[in-house]
Amino acid sequence: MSEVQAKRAVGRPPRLERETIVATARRVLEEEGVHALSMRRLAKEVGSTPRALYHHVRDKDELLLLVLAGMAASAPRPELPTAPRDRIYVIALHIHDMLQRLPWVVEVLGLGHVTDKGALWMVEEIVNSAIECGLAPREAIRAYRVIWLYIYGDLAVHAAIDRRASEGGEAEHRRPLPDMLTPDDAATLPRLTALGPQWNEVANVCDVPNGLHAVIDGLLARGAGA
Amino acid sequence: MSEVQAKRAVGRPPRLERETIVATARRVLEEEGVHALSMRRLAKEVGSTPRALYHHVRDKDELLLLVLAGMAASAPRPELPTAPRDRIYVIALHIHDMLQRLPWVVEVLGLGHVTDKGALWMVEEIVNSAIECGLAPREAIRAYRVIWLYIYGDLAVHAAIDRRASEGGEAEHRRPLPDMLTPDDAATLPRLTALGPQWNEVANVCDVPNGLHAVIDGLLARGAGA
DNA sequence: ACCTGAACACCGTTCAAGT
DNA sequence: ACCTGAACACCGTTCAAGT
Repeated sequence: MSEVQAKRAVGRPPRLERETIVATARRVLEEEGVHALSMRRLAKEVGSTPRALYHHVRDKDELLLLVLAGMAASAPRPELPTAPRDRIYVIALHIHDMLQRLPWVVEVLGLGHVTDKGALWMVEEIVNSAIECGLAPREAIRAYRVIWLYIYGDLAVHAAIDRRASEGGEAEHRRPLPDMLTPDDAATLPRLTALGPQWNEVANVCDVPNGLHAVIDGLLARGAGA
Repeated sequence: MSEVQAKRAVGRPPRLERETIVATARRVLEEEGVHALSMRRLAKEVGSTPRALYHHVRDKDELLLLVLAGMAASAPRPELPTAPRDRIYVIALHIHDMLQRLPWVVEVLGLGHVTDKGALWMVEEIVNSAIECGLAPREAIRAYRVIWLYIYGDLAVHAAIDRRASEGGEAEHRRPLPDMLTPDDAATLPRLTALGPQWNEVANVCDVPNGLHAVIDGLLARGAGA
């Protein structure tokens, strides 16, 4: 019957913690994606009001940044081969596979924030390995960037496709390229018309392992050849 | 003084045309980007009400699709070299440079819609050239995809950075990777710490021409070697 | 210091009428 | 058939108070 219990039946008054906000935001992101996370929704989720959140984070951007911080640290590190060329491949594929399982992270990264600092060891490792393979430091940085952009491109495109698939019901658009070809196009686009069925077959299989091999070989060959 | 002029001082009554809506939407996109285009804003821009727009387009997605249609047709085609390997490079770079000047197109593509049909000749050309270089049709499709994902990754990352730069005022975050390294990190990330100044130098220059050369070489070598 | 309720200036989309 | 005004169910963020 004290003034504390007058507010709630049990325990201490529920002072909102920054950590609670961030953890709840992460949960919503994991369960429903970035589109489901709004400040108002989050306020309800933690049993508070929108305004109260702004007492603990500057704005929504800072909140997303806080959610991202330390994500990489919680992921398991892969075993690394000793050959530097293989090390690049294994790390690159690891980055891809890890992020593919966490589509919301890609969506947040897509907003243009920095990378989580805990992920930098992978950058360090790739750049180091590239130098070990004979690339100049400058070329090694460039090589890392090409690899990252390829990975990011794949994740972004797949995220967009998945988003669309889960949202749109019937939707005539979003067809996988060759389905939009009419017989008329046989004249101007003979190859794509002929390839038609094979296209989807190839496009629906994840080609990143193969792609990475090719990209890495190309990058190392150019550096070493010079 | 006729009943026509009673509504407006000049000309015929302004029945809203689908074409007007799409053209106005394109103008807003070009001038202010995808974030500025809302159905309400667009309604004001064409001097009508939000509801009226839904008489001419199913929803916002269909509108964006219509804006995209025929974009590629209006772009100039580059002169193509005769050597197939060079043709791949020239087309790939052309795609990149074209889209870099039209950031709103990338933002719309990022929503997961189909590619503009008028752009398919470039896909056809790349796939054909790859086959001419000795790749099996399957490999040629894969090669095209790797090239596209690299280009798209570069455009998406740069679009995100630019968006952030134009929005956020001072914003402590959005620093270009090595600035976030403290002296403490020298132990765990020696190479990145040492590379510090060089990183920005390399990252701020567009490396896509170099990157494409490496990627294409890697893709063709793998196909031809098998 | 931390919280609430109400508000400001927006969204995409749809209902019920108007002509 | 095509349009309007008002509404529904949302946004991020901030003002003016409350304790």
